[in-house]
Amino acid sequence: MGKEYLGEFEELILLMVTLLKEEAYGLGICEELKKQTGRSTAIGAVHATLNRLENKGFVESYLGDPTKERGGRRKRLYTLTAYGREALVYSRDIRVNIWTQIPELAIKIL
Amino acid sequence: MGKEYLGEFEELILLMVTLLKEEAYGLGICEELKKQTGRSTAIGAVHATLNRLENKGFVESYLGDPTKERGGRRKRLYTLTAYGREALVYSRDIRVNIWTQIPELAIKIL
DNA sequence: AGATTTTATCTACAATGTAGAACAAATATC
DNA sequence: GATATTTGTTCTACATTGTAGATAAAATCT
Repeated sequence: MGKEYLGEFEELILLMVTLLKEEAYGLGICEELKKQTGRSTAIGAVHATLNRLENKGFVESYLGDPTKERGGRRKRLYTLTAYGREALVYSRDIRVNIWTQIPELAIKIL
Repeated sequence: MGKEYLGEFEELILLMVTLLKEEAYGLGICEELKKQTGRSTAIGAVHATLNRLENKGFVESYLGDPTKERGGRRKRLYTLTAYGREALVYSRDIRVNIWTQIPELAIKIL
């Protein structure tokens, strides 16, 4: 693990990218975030965060092909890198480990 | 739940306060954080964050009595408020719920 | 009283969180 | 084939959090 930590929002965005797999792009992520957390965010916030995540090597992106749907600009699709996955696992492990020591927050693990 | 989210570091500090119970004060939290996460932070960072958490109502503080140990200034002791506990539980639930949908991150829960 | 210890407070700056406006690239329609 | 419409990204700016170091304050020891 590097010395870099994921910010709160960064982590959420990274989780949405992971969840959406092949369909992870700005607007879609924004909607999924709303669906998963109830949290409304401006699209600009999502893109700014995606850029930062890419600069730090947590995700990679490429331009998708135009879809047949109606019109509109091409999507920029994001995928998790190995480093990104590592960061998510690391963050999860730290939390689970701490929660375990706090009865009120502990999760029963098999 | 309010509209406020815990930042990444804020959440960690709040967890340390919860963990340390009656012995939660700046330096101690700093050490516990190191112990729990391996992360070294300047004491100023911890205090700044504690102040913000207090302003937002996640913790409360009071000055402790002088200890007999050697000398030194009195500790400012922090305790979690009901609102703080709520925020921790909320944050945990959101994450666990998302992880569950990602095979690679899922935790087996009883 | 002065030295030493423990700890908090203050001040600043960097990184992350957040929003909205401007812009670009598709398709549809006439 | 020009223009309206749709979908989506990029740009710019500012607020909030993250982070550090220096300074100051209270306590005990000698």
